[in-house]
Amino acid sequence: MQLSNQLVQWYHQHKRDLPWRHTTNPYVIWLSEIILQQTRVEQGLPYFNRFLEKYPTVSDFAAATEDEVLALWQGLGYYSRGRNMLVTARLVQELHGGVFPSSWEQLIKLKGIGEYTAAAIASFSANEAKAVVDGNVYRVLARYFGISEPINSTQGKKIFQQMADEMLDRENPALHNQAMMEFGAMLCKPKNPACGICPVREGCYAFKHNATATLPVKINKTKIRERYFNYLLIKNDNEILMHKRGAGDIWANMYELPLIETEQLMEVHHVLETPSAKPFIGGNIRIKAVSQVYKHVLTHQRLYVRFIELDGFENELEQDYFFTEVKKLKNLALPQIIFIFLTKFLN
DNA sequence: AATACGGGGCC
DNA sequence: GGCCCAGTATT
Repeated sequence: MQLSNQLVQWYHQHKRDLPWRHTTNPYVIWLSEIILQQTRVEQGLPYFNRFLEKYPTVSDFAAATEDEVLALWQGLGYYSRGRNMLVTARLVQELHGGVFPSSWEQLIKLKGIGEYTAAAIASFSANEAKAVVDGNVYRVLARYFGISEPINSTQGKKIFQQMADEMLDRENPALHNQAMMEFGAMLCKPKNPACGICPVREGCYAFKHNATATLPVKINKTKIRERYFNYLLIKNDNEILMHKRGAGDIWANMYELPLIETEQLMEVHHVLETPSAKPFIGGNIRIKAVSQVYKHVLTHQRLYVRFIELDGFENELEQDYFFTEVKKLKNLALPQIIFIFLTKFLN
């Protein structure tokens, strides 16, 4: 029996009951697929429910503000997904009158939808014969067929996409795609795959050659940059000074405390003597408290983050700085490190 | 072709 | 500490 059929059979018996598997509404599928990009099901699930409740249709989504979407996205990471969703929702509202497209060709034109997501939405919502290739599919194919071509090389991506296309069950693309991914996520896991109970191990290269630990192959280790963030806590009664970040760096368009970034870890009073601290010092400013240094790890950056509480601020506010009531902070999309600290500090 | 972009879970 | 997760956009 073909691998595809075996996995579909396995899928029927072992699939998880996930909300987006009960619909063929392309808008709902889209919501789930964007949220699940580079994100585990367990982490994305509550976000999916919140988004669907707040924006039941793409027209509702299109009417949202970016602040609102980002605040709802808070904590999920890769925030460009949220920003791109709003762009796409508005485009669908304008171009398609609020009818979310379900063909691969229309989908691929939309912001935030790449080859994988277009194939997922098209197959799940309209049963279009497009094979999905995500991290799960790479792993299953590499192990089963013993492909050592790197999955993230240009050549490798082409090979795997081609293999996936060839083995696609063209009668049942939606089922086939779901089965491939679910199998990869639940059984053919990155670490400790459950080969002991695997229904296709007899035909599996990696099982036969004891190579599950070395397949798939991936190149390009990410380089990590270290940064030093000194955040200023400036609070008057029930208001706190906040800053809206711009584009071109992490956390684009999100909200943070006034930030002084330094080249290295230095004493607090030296931090306050740097030129970028100028807008916040002077007058009767004094240091009230200093937090520990938190290490916050991102994909390409290691942040060393410290919070400096100041007293006696009386300067003019520059562009993108504003005081906000503490009670209204929940309306602002905060990076996780800011959210965690403020939650602790303000309670 | 390489790099940027979050946060969390697992080993 | 390193790897990976229902990847995409940008350089």
